[in-house]
Amino acid sequence: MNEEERRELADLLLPNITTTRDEIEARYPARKLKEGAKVTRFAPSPTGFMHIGNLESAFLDYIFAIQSDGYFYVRLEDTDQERYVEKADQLIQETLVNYGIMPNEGAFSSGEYGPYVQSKRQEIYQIYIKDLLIHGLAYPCFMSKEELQEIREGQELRKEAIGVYGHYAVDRDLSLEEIKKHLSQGDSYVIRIKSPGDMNKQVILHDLIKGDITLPENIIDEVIMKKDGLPTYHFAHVIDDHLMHTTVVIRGDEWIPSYPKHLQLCQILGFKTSKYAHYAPLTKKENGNVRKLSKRKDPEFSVSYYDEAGIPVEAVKLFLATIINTNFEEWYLQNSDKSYLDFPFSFKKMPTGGTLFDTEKLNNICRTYFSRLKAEEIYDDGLKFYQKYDEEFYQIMLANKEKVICFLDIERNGKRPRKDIATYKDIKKECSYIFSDLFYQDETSVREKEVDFDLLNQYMEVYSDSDSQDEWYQKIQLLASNHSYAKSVKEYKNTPDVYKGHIGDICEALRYVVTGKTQTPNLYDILKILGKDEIKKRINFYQK
RNA sequence: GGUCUGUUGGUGAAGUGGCUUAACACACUGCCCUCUCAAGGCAGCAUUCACGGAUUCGAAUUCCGUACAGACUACCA
Repeated sequence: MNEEERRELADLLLPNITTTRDEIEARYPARKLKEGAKVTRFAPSPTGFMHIGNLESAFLDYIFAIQSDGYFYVRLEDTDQERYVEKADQLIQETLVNYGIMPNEGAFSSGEYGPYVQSKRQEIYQIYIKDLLIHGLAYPCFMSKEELQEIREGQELRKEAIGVYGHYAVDRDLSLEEIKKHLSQGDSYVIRIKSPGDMNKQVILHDLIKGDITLPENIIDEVIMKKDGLPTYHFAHVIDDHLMHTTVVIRGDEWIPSYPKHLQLCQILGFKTSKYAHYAPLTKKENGNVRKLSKRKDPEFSVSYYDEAGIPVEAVKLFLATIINTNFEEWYLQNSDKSYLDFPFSFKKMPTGGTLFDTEKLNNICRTYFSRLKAEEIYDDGLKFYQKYDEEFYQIMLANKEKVICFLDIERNGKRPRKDIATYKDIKKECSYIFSDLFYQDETSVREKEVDFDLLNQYMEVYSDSDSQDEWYQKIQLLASNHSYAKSVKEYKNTPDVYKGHIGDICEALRYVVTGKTQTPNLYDILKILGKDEIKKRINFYQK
């Protein structure tokens, strides 16, 4: 085809496109950036739900943009209309807001580089496609699914590279007449790029996380526009990241193999390429095998899981931070008063293999997180959780604010804050026994142990709610010696035969009779919260 | 099948040629302490970095091969 024919073809295929490439380029001028500032983007597909990998990705984009004084924007990649799920974009937005990962611009706010939704950028993509058509760098391909399938099977059989390239690209040099004939028959078509690639050549990806990776040059005439007129991911992201002046593309490492395609598209289009940072997927160990976290098998894959499980967003972020840079954990231990944003995150410190998603670690981070909060803060946040997920307990908390805070405050302020709370759910679990209604209903409490009731009843005769902690302890000590229990564990250990048990045994008995649990914070404080009458009632209740 | 990536203790991992007798955290075990449990403190927990070879005075760190695992190989992203 000569130039005139190519123009005719371009007008035939895209008659409505009249804007030129130069005009569109002028609409997206370069950003004014400080030295070293990064422009990143979170580019999810609205296909239903946010998973933890999405969140990690957004978190990375956010961190690196904010720490370099750059820009972080959100772009919705919705070019696959079949997978589009109603309201998925809303969910993405809510999650970002919930986690405080706020973009500077994008689909949920505004910005000068929009629209930030790919389906609304169809004209832009087609402007570039028309330009490629005019320059003979792309062509319409009329091959049917069956034909493509046949080619692939042949290639598999002969162990050749799979795809449309070389002599398999039969429509590459169709004449204008032949194309017109197809069109007049109403044949559907896609637009493919004319790959100038050489199978024997290699390209190097200078990955910010993984270092240099050598890959074979792309030889495939990749589809850039689908039959519905929308671009493929490969084409759309290259155009968008160019026009939106993205400096670093942060994405999952499943994209590494297609990097040569992206590089080639950039070269054909004459774009300067962004830098790339490919991070390793989150994995899970199962039966000794490592695998990617999956939607169907792993509830913790979905971000909503953390909300429902009562895991605070801050704890999830701290967890992600330790996954992103493992030296973060050590730093945070020494700088717990600082924000995670004060930590110098780096691409080079990111794990290159798969990262195991360790829920035990998360649990530990949660405990530490809660141990650093004030009782009032836990109360307020917990209240919000129960309002959403447990109306009954929400009402109880609301009606007993002081009591709950008083309970949460036990052993909280000091060098060794307690670590019994890992999730908002644990608030109920740990403090239900301070409420009579919940205590007597609770079927999980320990009520099988043998208890010396004489001793407990005698203790109640001397117990007073106004005792100081020392007085309280002295009374128990006295009780212990009167009943041949050792006054201290040490004493008991020295001569165990002399005693029935030691003071700890008495405390323990008292603990589970009164709370139904074997582990609680400071017993003295709990007894005080309950009050003498209630303690007596519970001892009687247990006795029966 | 092809291309690329990875493989360090019970777990997550640090580590890119000598300061590593392999950091740190979690888990586990023991001891101590405190009014019990928990928490906390202390100690223990890989003579060794998948395996085999090579380079080097010296390798977990570089190279080659083997094994295993993962990702990709769509008109999905």
